[in-house]
Order: sequence, then C-alpha cells, then structure tokens
Amino acid sequence: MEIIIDIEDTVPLFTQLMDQIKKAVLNDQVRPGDALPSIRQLASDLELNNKTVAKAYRLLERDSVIQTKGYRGTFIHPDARANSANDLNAWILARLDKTIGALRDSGVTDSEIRIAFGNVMNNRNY
Amino acid sequence: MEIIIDIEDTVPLFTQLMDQIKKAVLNDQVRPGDALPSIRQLASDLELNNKTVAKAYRLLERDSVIQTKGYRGTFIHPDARANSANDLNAWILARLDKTIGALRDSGVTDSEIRIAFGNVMNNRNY
DNA sequence: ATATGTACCCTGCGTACTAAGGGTACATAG
DNA sequence: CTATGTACCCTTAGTACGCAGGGTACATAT
Repeated sequence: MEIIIDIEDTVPLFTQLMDQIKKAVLNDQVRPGDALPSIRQLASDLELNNKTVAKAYRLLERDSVIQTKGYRGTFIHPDARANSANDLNAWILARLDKTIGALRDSGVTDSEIRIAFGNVMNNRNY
Repeated sequence: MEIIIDIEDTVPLFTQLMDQIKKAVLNDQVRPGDALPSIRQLASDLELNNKTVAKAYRLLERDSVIQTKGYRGTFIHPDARANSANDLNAWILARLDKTIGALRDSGVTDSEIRIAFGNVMNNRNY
C-alpha cells in the first residue's frame, strides 16, 4: 500500500489519508486482518503530524474500516470492503439538504438558518 | 407605540425592533391597518441605520406582521395578531435539532456536520 | 419636488470554526 | 525500556459569517 500526500492539495491531509486507505481496501491492496503502520510510524513516513494521522485513524475506526487494538496496533476491519464503499459525507449532505431545503422553501433566510444551526450545535436550544 | 432600542444589549438591533413591534401588536397598542413610520423616519427617530430598520421591516413583512405598500407606506397586517404569536425561530430550531440529533446519534462528528452544513448552504451539494 | 420601499456598492468589528502542528503525559502490554 | 493508542495543553493561519453602518441610485406615485 503506497500512500502519497500532496500538501498543496486543497483536500485536507487527513482526508487524503482516509481516501487512500479506503481505496487500497477496495483495490484489494490490503485485506482484512492486515496490520497498518502505527500512527507515529506513518506520520514519520509521510512527514505528517501524529495528530493528523491519529485523526484519520480515529474516523476510519468509527467507520469500521480499520480496528485499533490498543498497544497491539491497528488492523484492517473484517468488513472493511463494504464499509469503504460507503460515502458517509454524501449521506450527511443528503440528510441536511432535505431539512434545509424545507426551511428555505418556507421562506426562512439563510441567515436565520445559520444562526439556528449554530445554536443547535452549541446545545443552546432556545 | 413606543420603541426603545438598547445598543448595549447583546440582542441585535433589528431583532429588538421586530420584537417590540410584535409586542405592540399583541398588546393591541397597534391594530391591523394602522400605519407605521417610514423606514427613514423610524431610523432617524431611533438613531439607527436605514438598513437596520429595513431589515426588520422586511422580515416582519415576510412573517405577515406588517404589509408594505410601496410608496404608500407600511401598515399592520390584517392577521398581525396571530402571526405575531408565532415563534419562527423556535420552529427552525426544532427542525434542525431533530436532523442534527439523528446525525449525532449515528456517530457523525460535529465537525463533519458543520462542513456538510456549509456545503449545503453554499449549494455545493457534493 | 418629495417621500415611499428597495437594491446595490463599500467598510469595519467581532466571533467562531477547520486544519495542522508542537509538546507532554498516561496506562497498557510485551 | 519500548511501542501502542489516546488524551490533554498550547499556538498559528485561513476562512466565513453576522451585525451595523455609509453612501448612491432607482421607479413609483403624490
């Protein structure tokens, strides 16, 4: 599995990393159970910050593409193939688009939507 | 109808203005058909910018609390009482809270929600 | 000429977020 | 002692938005 990070790309580094790991899974370049480099190792190889790699790993684990086993390292998830094909962001977008579209159709301004959104995100639900 | 604007208040000026006009409607201090001051006149009286008053009027008209009749001026809407009792922002908040709560419950991070939200608001639905 | 709502240009200030990095520390298990 | 993931602390740069104001202009109708 060869990973290439382009720091000039507008795509965030952690996203580039996630995308390439998922791509490697889909292309059978890595298979369930295979070990991945440690966070620190990969960060060193790619000249990235530990936190950037850790972020990508954390999200990939949430999406069940990889599995971290504490001090034993990180491995490809048994269901990695199926889960790598999921486009979570597209799903989020569709859900939000539906709600926001309904608000806009009701004459609510974008400004009002943004303010209400900010309140919800900060748990100030009033 | 007496309107008092507190520029020290954290509540936005146009919101204070909207609130007080709606309150005057609910208290029967103004009635459907009554004329309101012109935008420029009210801005001058309250020492506000024309655009601030215009913004409040625009939103109040959208909410059918007032009616603007072009060069003839602005008047209280026939259904002003009922429409002044509506809390649009609470309704927006409830709609968004439902969608966002579902996303959060699915493990989506706030960061991801915010980014997707930004894309939807900018009609970059991809 | 005057007054109406409305639309557009521009500014400034405050706020809040993402992305990314630097550093330190911890419990775990070998 | 070493390596694992993880959790904090901090900073920096870039971006985007709300609110408010200043100014100019327009078609409308009296």
